[in-house]
Amino acid sequence: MSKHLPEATLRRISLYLRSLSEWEQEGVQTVSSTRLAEAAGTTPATLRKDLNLLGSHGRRGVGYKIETLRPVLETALGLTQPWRVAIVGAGHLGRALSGYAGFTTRGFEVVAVLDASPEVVGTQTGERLVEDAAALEDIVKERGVTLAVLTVPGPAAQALVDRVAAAGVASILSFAPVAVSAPPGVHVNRVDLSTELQLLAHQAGPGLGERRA
Amino acid sequence: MSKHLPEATLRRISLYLRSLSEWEQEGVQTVSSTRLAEAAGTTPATLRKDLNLLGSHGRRGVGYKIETLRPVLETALGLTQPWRVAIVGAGHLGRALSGYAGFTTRGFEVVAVLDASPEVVGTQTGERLVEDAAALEDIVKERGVTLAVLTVPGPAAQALVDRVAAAGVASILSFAPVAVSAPPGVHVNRVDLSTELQLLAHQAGPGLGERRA
DNA sequence: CCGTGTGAATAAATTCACAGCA
DNA sequence: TGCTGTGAATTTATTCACACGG
Repeated sequence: MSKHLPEATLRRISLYLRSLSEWEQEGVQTVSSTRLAEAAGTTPATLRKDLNLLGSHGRRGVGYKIETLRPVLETALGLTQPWRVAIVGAGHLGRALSGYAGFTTRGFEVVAVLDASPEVVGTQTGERLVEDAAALEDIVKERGVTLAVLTVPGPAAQALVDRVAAAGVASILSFAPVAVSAPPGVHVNRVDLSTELQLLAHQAGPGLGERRA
Repeated sequence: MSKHLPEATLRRISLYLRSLSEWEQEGVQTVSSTRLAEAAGTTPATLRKDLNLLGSHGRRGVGYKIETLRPVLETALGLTQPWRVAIVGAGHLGRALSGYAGFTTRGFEVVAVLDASPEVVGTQTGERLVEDAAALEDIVKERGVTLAVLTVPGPAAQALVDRVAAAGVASILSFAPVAVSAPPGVHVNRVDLSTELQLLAHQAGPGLGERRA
């Protein structure tokens, strides 16, 4: 159960979980691999392989019981304890994320929004006040921050990764468009909007990109 | 040259391109696979494999000449023509993206920001006015939109994918936390913030997630 | 010699196909 | 009969190791 799960599988588990939660609220009790796979944009075979890595929780001829499956997925993702999130960088993106419903949905709570610019510190964002990034280390300790989201300009990212990591945060999600390095044991994931756009540009066919009227 | 490039390779090419552009502006003329790989967070071997899929552009004992390599990567990504982007959904995230520097940087131009809510239509966001999503089809045609970015609530996403695709847009980047289907020939990529957070939650170690004071 | 180019080996992920249980 | 569980086959991606040119 504590085997190493492939990253591809984990990404899908996150999607499975979302569908399961929706259906559970609608009173659905059971799903088949076909239905759940479709909702997550994958194939039944892949789904069954994924779920089997977590043990056998389905019943042949019936499907999976949502009530028992959901906690298994949550445990696999490490959502058993709530995560305490600090958003560093209160620009457009940081503000957008601080109000992002997905945070509060399940297992994540924003406990601080920080910025280094004096003009921004003290302003309101969603339900929080923006605080001074100079107090980062103190805030991390006082509030038990376990996850940092960096929405800062590229040049500032590495220094903040260092500070955040030194303060004891082991999980970082960075939106800065630069590669950063982190000490051992600290996980940094990147979301790169440029890369996503460029990937689409390619998929539309290399050399294309315009439409003729 | 027009072979099908692996997605993993394309994502990395996007990163290579960013580093190359930076260095080119600093006057650097040549890079080795080691240096470029490090900047992109990968290994020299992988990088060389990637670049070889685009043909041989390096010189043994020297490295890669940035001036010749950059356009090769841009062509591979389909960045030869500018992309005309419509952002659909002027909530927090949509507004953040409309001001996102990465858009304007290379090959992407935001030509419209749309929203369905009367309260939002007409307001300013960055350098644009938010327009009525009801006019989506007209705007797509008039302005030659080639890429749509959806920052709308989950329940609205599928309908908008349908409309945008029907209007002739073949590339869609969706931030909505739902799987959507699209007609053949239309590419939909998703960025899912919840998934990214949950992935981090797992990496920190299943069952962890709190810190003891 | 340095650093690319590349075949071969390895590892990872997906798909297939079907046996087996409710 | 329906749908899961799973070994085997396949495809995809990464890593290794070294020959070769400048």
